[in-house]
Amino acid sequence: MPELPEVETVRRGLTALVQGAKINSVAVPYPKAIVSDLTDFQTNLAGATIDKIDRRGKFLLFRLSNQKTLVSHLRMEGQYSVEPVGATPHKHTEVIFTLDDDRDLMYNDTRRFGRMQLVPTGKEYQEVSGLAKMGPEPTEADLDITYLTSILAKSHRKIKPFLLDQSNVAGLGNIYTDEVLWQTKVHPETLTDHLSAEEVANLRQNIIQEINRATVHHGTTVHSFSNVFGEVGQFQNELDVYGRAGEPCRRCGTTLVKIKVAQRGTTYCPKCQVQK
DNA sequence: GTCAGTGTTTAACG
DNA sequence: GCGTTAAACACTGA
Repeated sequence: MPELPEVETVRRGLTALVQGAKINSVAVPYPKAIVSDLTDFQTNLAGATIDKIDRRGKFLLFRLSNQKTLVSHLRMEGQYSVEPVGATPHKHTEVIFTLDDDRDLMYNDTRRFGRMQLVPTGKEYQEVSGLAKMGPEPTEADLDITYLTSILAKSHRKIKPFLLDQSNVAGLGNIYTDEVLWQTKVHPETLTDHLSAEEVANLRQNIIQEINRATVHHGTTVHSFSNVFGEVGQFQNELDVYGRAGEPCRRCGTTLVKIKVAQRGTTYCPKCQVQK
């Protein structure tokens, strides 16, 4: 379900619905979803209040009143929803947080890839490997042009897997990477050290703008994504390449082509995006 | 029945 | 260490 704009959309919904709520108890129908010690997880969450919900890259960070942070990654299809207390769990409900105010916060995950863990607040960047290595957020303030130029130049790999690697830039996934490369007119298999200074500058701008636009549209729904309110995103209507293989390029009319790059389906325009 | 899939991690190999 | 490829995770839907 989620790349950064979708996770941010979920974060905002969760903030509106459960910030300030107190957790009474936690049931875990699918224990594999919990990476940290299960007993510790349940014991420490009981009685804690959700003070705030942060996001870093594609991770959600529930800040709790007891100096602990619940780190949650939705992977492909994780979803949160809020139901009246005692609501019948879904077939793929993995964790149920019963709140003090007669509501249940449910975590559902059809594909069962999502994971969560409880860590001491402040230690999340050491204890969660994905967070420890996380690159800068794709924002004007954090994604420094000098940094981006430097890591692109010293890397010797294809631009697509480079952008999917969260340690380089946080938050991009398969959809937005294809979109951004099309906008920048760069072939997905172009080697990172072959990009011109102008292309790097454009790439940076397009990354920042695309993530922003998608967030404003509440994310992209292509398979199952919905926010905490059960609403789908709107950005799927704005996509130029993802899911459009066989259709004409919106810039030049050439038929878009789909290939595999680093094991991921990749759609691009063979005329606009020529490999150098 | 087969295959692809919004993500990440790990192993094997050059 | 760097990079690539394949596989694994688990399940749904085309």
